[in-house]
Amino acid sequence: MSIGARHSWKDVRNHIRGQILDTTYRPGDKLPRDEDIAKELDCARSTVHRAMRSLAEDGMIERRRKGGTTVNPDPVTRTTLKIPITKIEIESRGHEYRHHLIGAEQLSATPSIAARFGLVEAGSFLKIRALHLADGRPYVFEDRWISLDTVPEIQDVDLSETSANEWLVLNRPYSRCDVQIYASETGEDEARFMDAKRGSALLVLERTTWIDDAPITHVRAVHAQGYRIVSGG
Amino acid sequence: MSIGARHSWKDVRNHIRGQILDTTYRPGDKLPRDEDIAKELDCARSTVHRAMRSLAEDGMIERRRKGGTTVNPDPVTRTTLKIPITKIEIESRGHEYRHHLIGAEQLSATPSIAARFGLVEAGSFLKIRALHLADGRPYVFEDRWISLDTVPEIQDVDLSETSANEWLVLNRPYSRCDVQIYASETGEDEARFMDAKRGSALLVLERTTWIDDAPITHVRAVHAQGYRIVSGG
DNA sequence: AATAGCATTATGTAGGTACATAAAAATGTC
DNA sequence: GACATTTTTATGTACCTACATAATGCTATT
Repeated sequence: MSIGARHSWKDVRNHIRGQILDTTYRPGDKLPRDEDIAKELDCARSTVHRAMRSLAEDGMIERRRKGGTTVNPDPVTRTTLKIPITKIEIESRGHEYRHHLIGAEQLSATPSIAARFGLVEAGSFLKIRALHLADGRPYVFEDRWISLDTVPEIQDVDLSETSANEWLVLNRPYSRCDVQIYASETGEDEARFMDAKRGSALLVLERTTWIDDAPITHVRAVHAQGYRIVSGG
Repeated sequence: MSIGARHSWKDVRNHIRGQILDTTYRPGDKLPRDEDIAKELDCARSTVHRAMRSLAEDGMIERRRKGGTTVNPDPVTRTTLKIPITKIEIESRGHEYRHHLIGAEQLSATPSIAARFGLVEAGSFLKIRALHLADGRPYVFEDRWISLDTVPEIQDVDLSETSANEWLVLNRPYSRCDVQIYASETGEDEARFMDAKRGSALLVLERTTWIDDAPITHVRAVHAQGYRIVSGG
């Protein structure tokens, strides 16, 4: 196994992963201590530690102080989704991007929106409805709430010119983001704005973002028919 | 800024992240070298390195040897989805799990399935249709292809007893996984097996897994109406 | 001016030491 | 036995040194 001088943490990771994949260690089994693995593979403990952290991040193993390392007993498929700015997504597919502001009004948060943000009292929000178009065809219909307490500057932005999506992402990075994905039948609004016939299935992506517990924005983005989220793991 | 003895890599990460969030450094900007940051914050370069790797994994910065570190110029929302084994998901919600095998047959891969796996020639596959039930109600309808070349043992498994989903995940960990998510109108099969009225919107999750380029399985999992994927980032 | 080759440099990795921390295991107390 | 307390121990962090690696950018050569 260990030939000469190849003590790369990636080798160690592959070695351990191999043992899990070939069922030397099965889900729920306990792995040896880092130190023993290091001794066996003739490398430093820090190298094993690096490899183990990588496997733990992949969800393949679980580590607990003193408790040691175990092969994850309930394996989950972990996948990282990248959700780009709509404008960039459209343009990178070679389409012409356009954006249309349908309406904006100042409101206080509804109880359900406040709950989504985890707010005890409803703050002041800017509620926006907008449409993103690819080559003139509806691509995403968004329904957005922006916290005016956290992001007052948004009132000075011409949202018919720059999409709130783009402005926020470039000017107000978030520290936390919740995502929900579900399928929805075309409702009245979507049918009207998206040229979708009522009853067709649309993919909805809801995102809520905060900066240090302060709410930034909540969006419900309804995607055009046929849209797919793709993650190449 | 640097008070006494708190040189934790998490502090360093938060410090840098803070500077990005408050636009001290903007998308596209170059950050100082690790060594200079270390000197400024009075900690070791390895500590800065650890913090930077964390930020890079979050997609907040990009690092290149010799090129240095830059704030990611095209910000994307990154979120990690965890897709559990259906049985565990159902049971963890306090429902009773049941599983029903609708049919199984040995086939060679269709061109589209072969393409999904990146196969040049269609191999031999076991095609399964099955239903997962929560408290007796349809929860997920799955359409699955399992490679008999890679996983011949599946033929000895009683798939009316153990779901393929569960058996595979416990016995055949994968090294690569592709995921696609989309909304679909209820088709004939789904209407029949899932008690969904035709035309309602269902969430579909397709997964394809390999072990070292060898195909394991491809599933199209149609989820019951109202199903949501939730990721708490 | 173009190009091939080389020096420079910022990040990446490996190794080692010391200490921190959390949690299991052992022990003591009632 | 039940519960609180201490000990033990495996992982986690911090720091340092040395070297590897990959780009960049400079230099020499044509």
